Amino acid sequence: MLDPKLIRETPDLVRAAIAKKHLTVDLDGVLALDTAWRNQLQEVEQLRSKQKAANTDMAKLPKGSPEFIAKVQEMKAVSAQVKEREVQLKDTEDKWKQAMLALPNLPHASVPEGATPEQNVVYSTNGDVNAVSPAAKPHFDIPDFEKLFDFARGTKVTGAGFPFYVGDGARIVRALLQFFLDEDTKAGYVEVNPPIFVNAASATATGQLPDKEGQMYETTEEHFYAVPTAEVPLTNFFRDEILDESALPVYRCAYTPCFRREAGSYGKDVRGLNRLHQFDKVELLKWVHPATSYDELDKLRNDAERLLQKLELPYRVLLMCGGDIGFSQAKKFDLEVWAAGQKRWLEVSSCSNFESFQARRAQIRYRVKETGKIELVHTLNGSGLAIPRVLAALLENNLQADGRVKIPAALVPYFGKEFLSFQ
RNA sequence: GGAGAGGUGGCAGAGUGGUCGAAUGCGCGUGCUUGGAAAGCACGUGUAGGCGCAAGCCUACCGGGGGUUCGAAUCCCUCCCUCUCCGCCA
Repeated sequence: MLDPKLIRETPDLVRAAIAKKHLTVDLDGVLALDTAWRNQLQEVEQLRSKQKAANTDMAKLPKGSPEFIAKVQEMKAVSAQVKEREVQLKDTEDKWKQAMLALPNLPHASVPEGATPEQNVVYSTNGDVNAVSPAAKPHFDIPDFEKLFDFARGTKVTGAGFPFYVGDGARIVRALLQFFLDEDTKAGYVEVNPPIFVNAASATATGQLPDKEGQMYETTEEHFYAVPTAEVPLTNFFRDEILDESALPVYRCAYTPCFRREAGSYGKDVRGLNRLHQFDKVELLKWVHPATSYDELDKLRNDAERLLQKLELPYRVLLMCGGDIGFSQAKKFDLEVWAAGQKRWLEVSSCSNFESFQARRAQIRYRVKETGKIELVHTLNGSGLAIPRVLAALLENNLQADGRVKIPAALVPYFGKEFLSFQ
């Protein structure tokens, strides 16, 4: 959520910033609701003030006295008026809140202009895309691929996009998870194992609701949502809390399975491990002092990049343009790994600064030590990393002529052997 | 799942219709005191919104929502949560 004062005082700046995201928003409608809300609020508060004053007087009067009875009669009218105006106020307030929640975060000045993914800026390229195995081929075309990654049975048991990982397939997933968590912990992130269902309040706080309703799996009885990313439970850890300034920054990491309905993306990149309804991911999360959040974003990105470097996977970093940045983000980098078989880049991490957008929704604040004032923190998150696409690149880039896959040196201690075999 | 008891400020804990944003204690802050500390004493100590240049004023909040009433922390309904006992179960 944006600061209401910002919208009131500098609507043109807000308008221009939203335009950079290539979203259309009825800001005048929001402003009109804001004005109406404030007017109605003042009316109601005046009436309530009258009620309170009368209440104080009446407490001093004898119960059955003529003055008392007269006062009751007088205040009945005020009471009816308050009730009527309160209904009106609540209606306006609800509409205003909905409108506010539907406003996207504003992009940072350093975010490049652009409307489409093609206009994202290649921020850096790392590793040699030609240094991969000459035997590389799309992972889903590797002979006996389905022995380790059993999509057919996953479809039978659940549905498309829910594969079984078998034997070395399961083992490599576990090795990657353990490797990522260990590396992230070394980098200062405290490991957390969060709930993988969240309530609507949590999903709203991080911006999944109302923007991405329908992208999450929802339980019918409790109306819980299966987490699309560990970001949701992790960020909400401190919801409605006030942290000590000295506690900042807080670094956390968490592994969870992630569940995404991917409604509307049928037919796009769906082969093999490229896009799944359930996948494993380690997420990095930071709660930081506002003054440091862009430095923290660079550090966060470096932490994610280092994982790819240690896995010896060629990758590039994209600085996302205004139109592709996302609803809640102020600035976002995507890390894309080179998949030599498919000959394409696969997104394996998204590192974002949300500034105070999530913190305002979630009411995550800190007390300024010097002044005692309470301010919103900035939140950041990034994958560190998403498993299936890293795995896809690993399988493709490291595929040997004999059909085995060479395990990067850093991962061997975790995987327990130097080659993954499809036999 | 069944039965019962509860949810009040940072914590503990009063308050069962009116002068209650809420006693008291603890904690915390500032000052006095002291060689220094402790104790003691004094004062202060929630969050949010609106209005205002400001000082400040007003309003809301006693788990959430709704209701009764001139008036609700207090009465009623409903939901959520916690605790105890029983049942079931990794």
